[in-house]
Amino acid sequence: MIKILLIEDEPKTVQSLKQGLEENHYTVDVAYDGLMGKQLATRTAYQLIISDIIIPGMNGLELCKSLRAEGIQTPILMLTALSTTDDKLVGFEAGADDYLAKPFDFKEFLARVKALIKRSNQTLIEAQVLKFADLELDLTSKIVTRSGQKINLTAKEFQLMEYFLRNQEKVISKAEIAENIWEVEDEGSSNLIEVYVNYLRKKVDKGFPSKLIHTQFGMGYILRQE
Amino acid sequence: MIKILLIEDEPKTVQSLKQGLEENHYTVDVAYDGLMGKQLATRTAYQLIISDIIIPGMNGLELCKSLRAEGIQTPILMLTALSTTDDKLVGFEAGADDYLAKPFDFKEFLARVKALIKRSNQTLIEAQVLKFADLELDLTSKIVTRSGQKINLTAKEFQLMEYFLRNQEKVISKAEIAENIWEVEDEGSSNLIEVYVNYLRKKVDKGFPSKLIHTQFGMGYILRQE
DNA sequence: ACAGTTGTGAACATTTTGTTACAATCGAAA
DNA sequence: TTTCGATTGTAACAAAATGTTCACAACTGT
Repeated sequence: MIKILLIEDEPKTVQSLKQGLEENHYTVDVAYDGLMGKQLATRTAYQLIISDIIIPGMNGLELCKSLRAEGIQTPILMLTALSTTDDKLVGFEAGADDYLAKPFDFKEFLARVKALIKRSNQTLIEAQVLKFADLELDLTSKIVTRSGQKINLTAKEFQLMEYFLRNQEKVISKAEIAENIWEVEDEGSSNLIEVYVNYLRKKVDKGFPSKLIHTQFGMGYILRQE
Repeated sequence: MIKILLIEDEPKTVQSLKQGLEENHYTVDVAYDGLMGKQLATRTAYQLIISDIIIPGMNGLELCKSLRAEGIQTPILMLTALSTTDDKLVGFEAGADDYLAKPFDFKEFLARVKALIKRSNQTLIEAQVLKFADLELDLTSKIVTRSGQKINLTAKEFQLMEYFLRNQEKVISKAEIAENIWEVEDEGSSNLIEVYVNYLRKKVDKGFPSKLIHTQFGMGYILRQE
């Protein structure tokens, strides 16, 4: 069963989209305002969230941002009457995965819904605790341990460690780290990333018999057991 | 480095999109017809393929379908002057991930490019492994093994080995290698390529009962079992 | 104003990449 | 089959790129 959350207040739109989606064998929950939308989105595991930008209680973009901030990665399709490029850009920046301007053809809408769900099916479900070897990283309490021993990480260090954990056994380039942790494109001239990797090594690897963080010269870093 | 393949024959469009993408730190390869597009797409690992629907030699949709048929899951963004809903539907059905009608605003184009790449970064957790005989090359962890035995390659060596694997059983000329691995046209007066092939042989072939890298005198090299 | 965190720059170490010189090999012509 | 020029292979080396570490400056929230 594929569950979709539709956040929209205009009854006519709700009616036609819900019906159309259900005819295509999707299960549709409807929220009529931002607050309700957020509650549903955080409490239920949806495969897709479809949200109008203009909804009562909260702007659809705000909703989108706040869901992303909470770590919810469900694909989001934004709907709106606004159709200038700038509007769309804001949508994408807020973390939306696609953007459709009203009025639209239902068939196109359905195609985009399908495409988004197809893609997200390939992604994995979120865990609360990330593990690698004897290293554990609890995302909710932000507690990190190695062999049961507690390790104190700063916010940035935690972010970086989390990124490593999410990409274990995979070489991560500095460009990738710069983009995902520091949200910059060009990583500049400083050696910030090296410095932070160094911090992590001191806290996570130093004193332990096996090292987890390895340098792949000219490629990046990788989390791997020796 | 994020590599994008742009398949488009109209010089003006190519020029502006390529430049715009490069300004945003993407590496762009251009194919001017369907055949070239397909070759590049199958030989190189791109993060995204952008294709016009109307291109010489092959319909963009056909190309899309045939790439999917070969198991290539790279996100595809279709561009076109046709903008009826039915056209878009056909695009999605062919396996495209997004669809943009010309004329479009570059900013929106860029936003969609980013969204597709971001999404696929999360999706491609599954290991991608190139194999030839008992040689295996893991593209994500950058681990290379022969008969299960680990081989350490430097970044350039890995690139070259990857290129061999992607063109197995085909003779690869030095000009081709120079262009694809060193991104130069004339390969200069040095014998850099011979040197690197030599490095690879030492690490990959030496000590193993059968050699995989063979010289085709006057033509180039080929990956082949004896 | 302070302690902890985050970011910068510079010196230094390491590894890779590219160059060169020369040896070995190939294949065509004598 | 032998010879010879062109091509390819190898090793040593130089140059460049990349990575590590340290000291310290800037920022942040209390």
